[in-house]
Amino acid sequence: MVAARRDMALRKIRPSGGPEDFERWQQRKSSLTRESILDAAVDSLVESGYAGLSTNDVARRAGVSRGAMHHHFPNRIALVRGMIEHVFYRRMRHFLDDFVAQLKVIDPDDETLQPHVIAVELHWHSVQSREFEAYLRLAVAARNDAELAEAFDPAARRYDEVWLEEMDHAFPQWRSAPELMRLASDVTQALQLGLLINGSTIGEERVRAIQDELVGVVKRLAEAAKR
Amino acid sequence: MVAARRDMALRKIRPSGGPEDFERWQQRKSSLTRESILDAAVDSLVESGYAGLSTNDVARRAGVSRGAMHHHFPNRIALVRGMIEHVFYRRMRHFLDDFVAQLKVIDPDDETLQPHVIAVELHWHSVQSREFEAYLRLAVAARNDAELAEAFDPAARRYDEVWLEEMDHAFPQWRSAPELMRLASDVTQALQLGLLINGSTIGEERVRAIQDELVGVVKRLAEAAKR
DNA sequence: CCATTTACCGGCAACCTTGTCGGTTTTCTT
DNA sequence: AAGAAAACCGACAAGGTTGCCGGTAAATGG
Repeated sequence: MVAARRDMALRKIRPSGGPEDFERWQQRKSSLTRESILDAAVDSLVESGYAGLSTNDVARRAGVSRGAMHHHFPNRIALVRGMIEHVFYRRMRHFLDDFVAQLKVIDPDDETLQPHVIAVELHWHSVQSREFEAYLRLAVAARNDAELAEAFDPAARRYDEVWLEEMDHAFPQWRSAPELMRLASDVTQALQLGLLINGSTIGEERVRAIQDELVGVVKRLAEAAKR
Repeated sequence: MVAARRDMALRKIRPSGGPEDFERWQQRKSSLTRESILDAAVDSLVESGYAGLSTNDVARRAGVSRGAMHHHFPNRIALVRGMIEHVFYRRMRHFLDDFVAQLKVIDPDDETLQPHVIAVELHWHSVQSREFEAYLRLAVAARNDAELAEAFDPAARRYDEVWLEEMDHAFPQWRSAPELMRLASDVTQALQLGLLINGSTIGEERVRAIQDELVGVVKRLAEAAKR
């Protein structure tokens, strides 16, 4: 039932028309190549950056002709729009899957492994995923591309809303002080995003010290929320 | 004399061959167009992203022929290498200029405006500059471009070294606990980098709350360093 | 003042990308 | 089984990008 609720939440940002929505073979197959194109697009995005993303390359990677590609996505921007939905959905799913899996395993009496500490760990893990890498490219490119921003910004806000609902549900103890939980979440996301980029420069040791400090901050906020 | 010391520090990362290094007109003029090309390259980078950066566009912006461009930078990667030095130098200069200017103005008795709090404010300001925007594009692109990374990573490490020396000099009170100062600096940089990217999604109010939390963290670290 | 070095110019070839479109194969419908 | 519809294919034109190179103008220095 936990999984059921998660699926319900995910539906809010899930792009309609996934393969599982169809019974008939044609639509199912169509939807399948659509997904394979989007996957290929993410790969191409991560490797070449947003400006370097070429529909040609995407078709090649997906093992699909340029014609078929055009059938599903009439032009580049349509592909990008599809990719945005795809990336946000996968990113959220990735994290939530890991999270519910971990919650089942941990010992509730272990003080060092409180749920919010777990969440910080898992978020760091999710930040290092391919989906997040794609998100990063999109977010950075959207800063100076009006056309991209037009599609990206609303999707990002929708993602944020769903995310906060999920956090609210996952941490009922914080419910008395939602602004503190939001702060903890915001700090975690911003800090780990920055860490992802700066990490290779400053080295592992310093990364770990920063992570420890972050855990400390989140713990303090959790304490403050209890009162 | 503060400025003199700053210049000395800057020299460590300053690209040699700036216009002020030459007396003869020809070399001086040459160096001037070189700089204008690099400036144009930064603009192009910020607007089009790393992959979209075209030497054509750069020449157009700089008001220079493609031939002249080729004379200064034989190919694209040479231009990029020049740009990296340029960006790091300007970024550091931007921050240090602001910092020494502010230190002159503040009231040493004002508790709310301790130097490290000022530094956090100013760093946030510097993060929103054009130079940092360029740094961001380069850092993100370098994650999946070996050729770029080869030029970018060493420059980033050199920058980090000089940065830490500068901080050590600016905050002698922290000298007893250099690892705490480094931590404060790292947290500030990572958090504000993430904030720059996420800011447009989460809105001003939450950004401010995060900044306040950051100031709190830095203050606590400063306290801890005193003992 | 003349030779040489330096800065700068603009066109060319090879390549890649995007969007478009006529035509073919596969699946669905009746 | 036959017609309709959806999925898919490959080629083409227009335009942009890169690297290269022969040639010109200006500055330097002997």
